[in-house]
Amino acid sequence: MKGISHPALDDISLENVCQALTDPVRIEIVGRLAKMSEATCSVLNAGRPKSSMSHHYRVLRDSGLICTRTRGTTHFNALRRAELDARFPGLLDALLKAMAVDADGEAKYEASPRSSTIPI
Amino acid sequence: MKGISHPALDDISLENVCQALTDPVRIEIVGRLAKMSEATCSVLNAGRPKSSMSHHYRVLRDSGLICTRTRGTTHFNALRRAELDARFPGLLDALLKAMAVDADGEAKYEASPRSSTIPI
DNA sequence: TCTATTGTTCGACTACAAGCGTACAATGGT
DNA sequence: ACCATTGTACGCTTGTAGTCGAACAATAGA
Repeated sequence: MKGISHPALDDISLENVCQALTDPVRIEIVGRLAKMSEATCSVLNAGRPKSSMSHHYRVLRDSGLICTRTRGTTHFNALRRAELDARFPGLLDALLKAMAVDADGEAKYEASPRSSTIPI
Repeated sequence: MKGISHPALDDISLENVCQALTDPVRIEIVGRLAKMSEATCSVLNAGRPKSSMSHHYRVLRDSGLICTRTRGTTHFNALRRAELDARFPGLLDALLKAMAVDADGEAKYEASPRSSTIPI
């Protein structure tokens, strides 16, 4: 594990933040981090290939959305809440709320076995 | 000019909204619409090729960020403020504020002749 | 109806991003 | 020192997005 670098506050751009949230996998990571405050990569990987996930962490780091603390060989990821809020006030909160809304909408189609469990 | 369709509220996804704001040209369009409430394509084109811009309007429309009213052969574009706020409360405002912040940051390097006009 | 204007659609090219296997690096434990 | 674990870096393939010229569609006006 070589250089894990994070952009400075002023180098965080809206364009990059949006770019980072373009992918459902990364949206999921951010959404989960919002509830866990800190999590290792392996916890978030959910069985997906390491190299793919490592790519997503990098995109999220480069965008300024998350920071990674290294402890031994394991990496702890967390949202850069306070910093992001300093740079773009209110944005992260609005994004997190939007993620919750969006997840609700999709849940209607995936879960909710009601229609099949109540035949007559 | 054929079918100009807009997604329903529930079909607007955070992923698509972010995707739409991935491009600086589209960020600029949204930022300008925030101040103008309505504008024709030709006004926003700023001399760029029509076909390229038409593509950007389509992405913005499909994402749910803007709607297009057709009047004769000219198209009037506007932000879907109220609807977006109903779907993702606070998100659009936060995004618009973020655009302003981001634009400021870049302006420091492009405009602002102060450092060169106040030598001593 | 003929023409100018306003945008969209199509097609081709280019650039970038995702996915993933493999190799590598860094650390902890024995 | 050796090995297992954790994650990154590299290289490749594939898919998708941006760019733009050229052709087309729709409308207003003469």
